[in-house]
Amino acid sequence: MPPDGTPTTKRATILDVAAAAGVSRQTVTRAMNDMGDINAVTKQRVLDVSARLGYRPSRFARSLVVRHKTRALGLIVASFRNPYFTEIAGDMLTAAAARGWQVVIASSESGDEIGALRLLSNQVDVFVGHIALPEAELIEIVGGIPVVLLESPCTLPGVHCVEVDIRAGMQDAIEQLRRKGARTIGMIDSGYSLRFSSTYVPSPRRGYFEELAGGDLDGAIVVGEESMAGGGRAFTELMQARPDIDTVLVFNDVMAIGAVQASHVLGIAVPQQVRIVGIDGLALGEAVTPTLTTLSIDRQALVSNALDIVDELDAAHFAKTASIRRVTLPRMLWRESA
Amino acid sequence: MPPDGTPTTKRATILDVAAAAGVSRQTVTRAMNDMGDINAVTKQRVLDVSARLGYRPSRFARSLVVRHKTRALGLIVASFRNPYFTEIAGDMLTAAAARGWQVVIASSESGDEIGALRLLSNQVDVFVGHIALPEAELIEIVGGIPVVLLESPCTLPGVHCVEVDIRAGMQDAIEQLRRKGARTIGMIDSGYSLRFSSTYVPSPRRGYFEELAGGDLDGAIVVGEESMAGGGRAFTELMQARPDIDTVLVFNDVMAIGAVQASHVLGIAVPQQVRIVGIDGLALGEAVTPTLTTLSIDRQALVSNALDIVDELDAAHFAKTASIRRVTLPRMLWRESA
DNA sequence: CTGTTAGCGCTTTCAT
DNA sequence: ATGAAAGCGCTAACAG
Repeated sequence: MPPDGTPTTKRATILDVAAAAGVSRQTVTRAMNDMGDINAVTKQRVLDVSARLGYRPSRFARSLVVRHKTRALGLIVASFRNPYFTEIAGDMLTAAAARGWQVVIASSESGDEIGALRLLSNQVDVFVGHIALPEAELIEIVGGIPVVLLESPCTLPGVHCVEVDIRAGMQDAIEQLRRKGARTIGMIDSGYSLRFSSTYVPSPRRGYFEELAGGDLDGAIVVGEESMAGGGRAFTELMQARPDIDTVLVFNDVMAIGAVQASHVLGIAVPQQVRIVGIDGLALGEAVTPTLTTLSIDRQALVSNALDIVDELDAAHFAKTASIRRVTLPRMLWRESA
Repeated sequence: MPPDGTPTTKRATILDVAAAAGVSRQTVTRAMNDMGDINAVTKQRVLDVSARLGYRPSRFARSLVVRHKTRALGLIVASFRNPYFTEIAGDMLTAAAARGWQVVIASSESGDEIGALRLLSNQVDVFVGHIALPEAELIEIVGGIPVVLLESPCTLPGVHCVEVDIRAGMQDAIEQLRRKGARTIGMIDSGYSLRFSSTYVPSPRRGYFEELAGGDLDGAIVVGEESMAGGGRAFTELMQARPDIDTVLVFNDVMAIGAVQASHVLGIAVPQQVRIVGIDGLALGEAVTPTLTTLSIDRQALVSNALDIVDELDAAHFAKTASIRRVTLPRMLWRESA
């Protein structure tokens, strides 16, 4: 018996059960899988022995021999703290199951995106998700397993993507806001990158804003932590730096909700004094007062496009092929805050 | 060639690559797995051939031979629309990964809880999650795989649980509310069961309320859909039926947030006219005005208790053992709504 | 450096 | 109704 607390018994195999029950391994298989062609008494005896030994068939051995019926999809969820991502995960789970896929979910939230990918890379047939890594590095890590990126561009073979044309959406949003009287527009960006290193990497959304907003952008962009509270703090900061701003575009809905909350504290009337617009289209936007106007991303379309690509790859046995690209368009969801 | 659209090629195996590259299978393994002891030129040739053939090592065969290093946990998530459950999923993913578990997530949301369990039952070593099925039926379905129930009692061998003593929490809540002046308390229950059948099954929380609340309960309990909007409608209904109520206990935070929203529309001052109290302790409760007072459940404790049980089961090779039970206590989180 | 020999634990033939 | 043989596709251990 080992000195430490590890169990003394090894996991029972089908052979152990067969021996203990005095039958062949096939008989054990028959009993375990309700297969018929087996005497009821024998079956019961086998079942008893198997229970006594705590026998559980190895899922690996079974999968190996039962012709690749289970196709597995590795879903990388950016965050479990933002409903936007969990709703996508939920939709993906439902839709993937309907198409006969088993989904293994991993989160890149802990920061160990690489570890998660590497771990799963010999457990799944394909990856799907919001992955921040550069394509080349990604390919390296997953070791040739195809990847379908969500909301990210793709160029290299083996990496495919469903893009969302946020730039077009923001252009549309800004135009409509101007038509409604917006004069000076500011932005709150996510300081997501700051969680993993000390250098802030401006988001593409900020890039589009700088390109499209026009006007004096000095001090009009503030970076905040990607949370409700972070959005609130950023809004406060922005209003102090640029009291002349009458419209604020926020990186995402969660942060925008925080901004709306902060507006109460600051005594700023929304949308009369300042308009607030989020990005994502969360149902949660209905929870705040006033309800949140937002540039809504169609999650269902995102998911079904991604799974279309996955099925296409599956048909090709996941051989490495040139990038498959799909693009979807966000659209404004006007509620009360703008 | 087959008449339908199925691919004509079968998935390439290591032997195909070996033959095409003119080497042994072992050399292919070495190339694919970066193992050293291989000529750089040979390696490159193998890699090229493998890419050309679209070869992907079978994860089943590999797992079979690489000694059961991966232990898999099947997490059943009740809903991806309620942050309470997704936060637990996130915590579980992080904590399980830290303990060397791989997590496969399935949702019981679609209503096909049974299908999900059955599908995963030969893919995982243990189940954890919010599962509504009766224990006996559950055991039947999972075919002997141990289960750790979250927030549910357990009695049968093979089924274990981490309970949350909601009754004690509600008792405490009601006492404190009375001390703060609550006279007439009403409740909003979840009509969750209505989604799957036409019969409403009162939740245990309702049972505790009826037992503990006291006073005239006629019309003081309303059933609503388990969503923000549902909570809002239920609150409206409750206020119409029983305008004398000064305190409302809500089934969960999501519904309670809806109730707070509805109070604005109804012109009811919270907490001055009516106090609103949720259950769960979501960060989201900070998003509404006034912020939501709630009976908070410690998710971290729930998760770590569950994983303790899982590790214990693992040490016993998942043999069927008597129920292991843990109990945690919720506690009041006083914010502004009560 | 490369190839050969053994399995991993299970389910499928196919006999008996 | 049961058992014997034959792999599934891969990697570990040992040869050469």
